[in-house]
Amino acid sequence: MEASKQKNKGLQKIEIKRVERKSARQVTFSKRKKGLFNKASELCVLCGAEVAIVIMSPHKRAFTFGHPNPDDVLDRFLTGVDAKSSLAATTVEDDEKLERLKQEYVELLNRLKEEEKKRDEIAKKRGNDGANGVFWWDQYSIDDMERDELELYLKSLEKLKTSVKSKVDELAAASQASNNFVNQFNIDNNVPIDFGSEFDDLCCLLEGTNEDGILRNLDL
Amino acid sequence: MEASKQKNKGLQKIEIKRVERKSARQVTFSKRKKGLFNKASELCVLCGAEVAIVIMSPHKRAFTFGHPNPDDVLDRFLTGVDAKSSLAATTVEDDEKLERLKQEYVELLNRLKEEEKKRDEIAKKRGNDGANGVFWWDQYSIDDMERDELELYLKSLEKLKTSVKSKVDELAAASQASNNFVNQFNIDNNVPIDFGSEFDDLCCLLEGTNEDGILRNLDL
DNA sequence: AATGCTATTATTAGCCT
DNA sequence: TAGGCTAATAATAGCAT
Repeated sequence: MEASKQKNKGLQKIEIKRVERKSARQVTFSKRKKGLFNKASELCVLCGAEVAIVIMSPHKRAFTFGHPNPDDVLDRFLTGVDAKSSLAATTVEDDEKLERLKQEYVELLNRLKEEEKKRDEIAKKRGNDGANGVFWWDQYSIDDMERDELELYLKSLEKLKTSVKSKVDELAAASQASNNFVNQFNIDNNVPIDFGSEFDDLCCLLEGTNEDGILRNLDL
Repeated sequence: MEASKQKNKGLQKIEIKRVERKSARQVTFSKRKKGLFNKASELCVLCGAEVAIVIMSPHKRAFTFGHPNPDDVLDRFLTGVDAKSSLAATTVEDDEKLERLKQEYVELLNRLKEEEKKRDEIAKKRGNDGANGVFWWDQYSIDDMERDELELYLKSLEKLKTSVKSKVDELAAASQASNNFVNQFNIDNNVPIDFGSEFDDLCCLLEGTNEDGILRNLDL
């Protein structure tokens, strides 16, 4: 008769910020790494894409994923850089980087606009509801936020605002001193993939290899 | 009286095999690439890891993700040297600026996500109010302080918007590059590679560095 | 450190705009 | 081409092993 037999808590919502508990962080890293690799493999299969991933754990341990294999792709990546890297390419890349950042800002701006707009709409309706003695934030507070939480929320937003502003300023400054980003590469593989359907063991984790790289000599 | 008014089919279970319909494949690629990058980003933030991803799309476009940036991570991995401790230190500062900016993006995006979600909830519940018996207004006991706070919040949002907008405009004016943005580049080579159905070795986990890069010279 | 257990959250396939 | 939408699948946080 244990109605309290509830064993698990289920997935808890978490903030995307550093996991402080060391043990928990390690578990999270392990699980999510696996999840990431699995997603990557699915992307490869579904779309015929090539993907290379390198993960440096906080403890300087490197994990890689690659389709067809990480080394091939990455080797070519660097080789391609050496072979094709030119002043023009580098410059373009820098511009693209900035363009991308700019675009992201634009997107955020748009989202903020939408957000505000919808907020206003709700706030406006609030007036109507007021006739019935109803205020939209009542529900908000009661169901989603305690008063304290709301205050914290507001402070957080304020802080964010300040933070973002300073960062934007930095960006403006950085835009003048373009960095060297070597993102050009050359790959001559087009993989007509035909995978099996079993993916559980898609990723093989070869821990701390030793003598050589033979372990990874898949010979595909 | 359409009981068959089921608008969406929802997520359908799919086999992990090449998507044949070209248009669908493109959509899948785009969406999943976004999802993959997002997962990578979360892994970085949650665990303090460094991640580099290179994706070659079916249309010969390359996309990269990197934290702090793709090149640093890849280079360090391939050379087995901690770039930060060597001469690269000179440019690290600039990179860190962009890096922190990225972090701010992540935070801002998270904030906006929450914001939208909560707003949606409010809107949804408001919709229900008129409909049926959710008498949430029965226990509203909110004072005017919250109202003020909310107004403050709206003003903060306004300021943030303004701040961001002006900087975006500056950037737009500064970098009038007419290139396609986003980190993409062209590649046009093809090499047929055939995979077996066994995926155990698709992913390789390498122990971080040692004497040299031999580990990764698979020479496939 | 990695795996099994689940309640929940997160992601996303197929359509539509 | 890119973004919503929504239902249903996939991923996973916190524990226990």
